[in-house]
Amino acid sequence: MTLNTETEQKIVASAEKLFYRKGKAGTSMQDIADDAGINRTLLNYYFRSKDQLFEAVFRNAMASFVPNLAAMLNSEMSFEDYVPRMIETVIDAMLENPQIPIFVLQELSSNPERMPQIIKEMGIDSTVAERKMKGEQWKELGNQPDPRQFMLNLLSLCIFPFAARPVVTEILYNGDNDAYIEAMKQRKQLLPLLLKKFMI
Amino acid sequence: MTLNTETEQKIVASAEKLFYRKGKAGTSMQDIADDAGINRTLLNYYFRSKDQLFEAVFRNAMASFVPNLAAMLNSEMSFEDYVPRMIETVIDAMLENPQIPIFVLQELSSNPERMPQIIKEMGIDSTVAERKMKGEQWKELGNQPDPRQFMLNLLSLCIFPFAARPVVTEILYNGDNDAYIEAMKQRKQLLPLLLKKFMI
DNA sequence: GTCTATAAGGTGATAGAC
DNA sequence: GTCTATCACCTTATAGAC
Repeated sequence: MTLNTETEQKIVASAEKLFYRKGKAGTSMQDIADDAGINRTLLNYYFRSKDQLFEAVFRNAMASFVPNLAAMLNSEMSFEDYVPRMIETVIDAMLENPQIPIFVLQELSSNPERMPQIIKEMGIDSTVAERKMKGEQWKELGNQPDPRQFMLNLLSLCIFPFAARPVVTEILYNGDNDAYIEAMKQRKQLLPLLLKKFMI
Repeated sequence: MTLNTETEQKIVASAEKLFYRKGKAGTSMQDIADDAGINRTLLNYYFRSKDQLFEAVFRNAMASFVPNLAAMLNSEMSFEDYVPRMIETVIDAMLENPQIPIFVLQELSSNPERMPQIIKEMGIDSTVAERKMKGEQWKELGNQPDPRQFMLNLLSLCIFPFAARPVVTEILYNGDNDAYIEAMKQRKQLLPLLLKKFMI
């Protein structure tokens, strides 16, 4: 997404903010225009329709973490390097934009029929992780868990605490946001240790 | 929520189905009436407003798993009994109604200010889990992890695979729904084993 | 309880002036 | 590029007949 004019940037910034929080149907073009401080018809001038504006935001959200994962998946690292770096990449991405996971999951949950095309476009190959786990660099760790369950555990442990942020902050950290953030940062060290135990 | 008439039941059933999938803003009263096969004004007759109908559905969704967890939390079981049963309870609840986690998380993410009141109403006490983990029944397991991180890991591993259902099914199981369900059932046995390793 | 008719307002989108 | 005016449509909600 190349953003030419200043107006265009303001539109996308406001659209992201509101779509992330209230979803597509919960956000009107007027809401976005008001937030950006511009006339509503300019949204149509730049993006032609609400659908196209939303699509731009959605693709942007996906693109903010998929390429990182893809690059990581295709590398030739051992478990010791691979898992910690992958976890750090994912958690850092979430720390920067905590609303993205729930936004993406909600959209894909509403429109699961979009999945096949998205996978195609993003160039995701699920068998990479599977082949990697059967590779030589991982053998030394001993017990080989089901690669899909392992992958699912890794993603669950990384992403869920952000998708459930308000609940986690309020229930486990008594509403203390700083304590929540600190706990998320600690997980960058904690999760590799735990996942390694899955292999033993 | 006591459902008196047949019409009332049809309304709630359709409202749940549509709110779960498309959210509050993405579902119109007309959509619900059409799905239930009744006149639209009857929704207002029975629930007065869209807000009140949504609230009924939302509280119902929360109530479908919170009491189970609360009862479990307050019991005096050892790790060996407690964790597996809690996992089974949560996963079984999700298997029965897979859309609830993303529905609830999206609503709370849109309106985090609702959290304090919800916690109060539901009678959730986060310190119960913490005290439990420091209790005698858990000591024998050796290393004591941070109770909050342990709780977060448990919930992540149980809930995320359902919140991310379309992604998981498509990417990890090539769109094979039966394989996905089978994997979720396996996790009832798998997760207790993994979580026990967190204590060693 | 269930319907029709209607109200008042918001929605996305476009035509056309500047 | 940016604005005003306007379009047809959809939204929630209610009044009143039966």
